Amino acid sequence: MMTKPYGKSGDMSELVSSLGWLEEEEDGSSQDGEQSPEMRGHHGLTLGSRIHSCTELGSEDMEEEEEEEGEGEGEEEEEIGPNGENAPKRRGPKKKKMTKARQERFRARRVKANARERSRMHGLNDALESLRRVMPCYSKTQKLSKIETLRLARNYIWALSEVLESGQSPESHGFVEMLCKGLSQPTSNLVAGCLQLGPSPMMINKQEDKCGALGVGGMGVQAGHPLSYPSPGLPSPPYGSLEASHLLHMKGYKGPVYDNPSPNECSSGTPPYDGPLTPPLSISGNFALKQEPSPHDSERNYTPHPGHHAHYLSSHHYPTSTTGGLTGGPQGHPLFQASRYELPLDVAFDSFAHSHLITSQMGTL
DNA sequence: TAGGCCATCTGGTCCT
DNA sequence: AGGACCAGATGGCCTA
Repeated sequence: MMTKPYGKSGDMSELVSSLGWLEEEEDGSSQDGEQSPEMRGHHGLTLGSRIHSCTELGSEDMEEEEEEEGEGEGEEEEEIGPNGENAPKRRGPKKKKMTKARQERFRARRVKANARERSRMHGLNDALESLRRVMPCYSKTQKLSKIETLRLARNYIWALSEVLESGQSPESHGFVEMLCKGLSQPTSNLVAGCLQLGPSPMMINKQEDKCGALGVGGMGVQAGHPLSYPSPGLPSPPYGSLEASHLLHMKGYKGPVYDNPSPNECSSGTPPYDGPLTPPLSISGNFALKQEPSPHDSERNYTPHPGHHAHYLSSHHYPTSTTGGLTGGPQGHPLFQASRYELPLDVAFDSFAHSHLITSQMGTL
């Protein structure tokens, strides 16, 4: 649990009022003036940040604000600590006066910075959402948390690499174990459920949930899923639509049913992150992989969710003319395109592009 | 109600 | 100087 050294706003009021900020900030017109609904009432946030800034940072801007506080009254007053004790006089150059213009400049700068930061975080979240969509399990209503998304992505890349390097079947239990490595129990259950491992009632619900969300009966994969094969003519960027048409080539498949180990084998409890896994990624390595090439792989009616990773592998290893763009290397991958054209943050996507690069190379062997 | 997750604000730092 | 990125702080929402 995150520590909250300053407590809630109630406690903050006393502290801050002693510093003279309360009146200024509590009037609702403080902050950006464009505060989102969620942020209304976040006095504690503002106040806490101010406290933090004042007591620890003492940047020029904050000094200016402090200075402004004293404006109109007797300058050079001794600073009063939160508990009323006298703080030592500040050394260094005399603070500049916080004129109205400076105050407004500071405010405007802060407003702009806040907006940029919001936008940046939205971009980050968008990228994360796109990443969720290419995970082996995806649900609009049961979203993976950020950290779980990243862990699962790491595991996924790792597992796929393992498949490529060792020839391990993506339908094997080991593959699922790799996917679940370090994930929380709920996420492990979700993944296992997606792969039809020991479906518990909860998993069944999840499956139904996903199907419902997608509007594709019995389909487990997401439209637009880069792991599904992009149909020729489908728009690439912007990536991430959930059009069911992206799945047409997959319809009707009765996917392989996996063995039925307990999903608990994936992980027990909610293990803390167990450190870097250093997946055995290798581009130049040995890609010997036992598989039966089939030009119809992309048309095999794989059930996307029950093992749609198998579909991904089988289809991506053998690009065909029907696969639209994949023969062109990773650049044809919608994920890659998304990272190139649309997403401001593409680290995760690069990982997938990298993974696709491997599979593309497989196709050339 | 505690804990997990999230969005947001904020100041510092680095880079262009 | 200004923007991007980062990490700390905070309150809200949700769930077990």
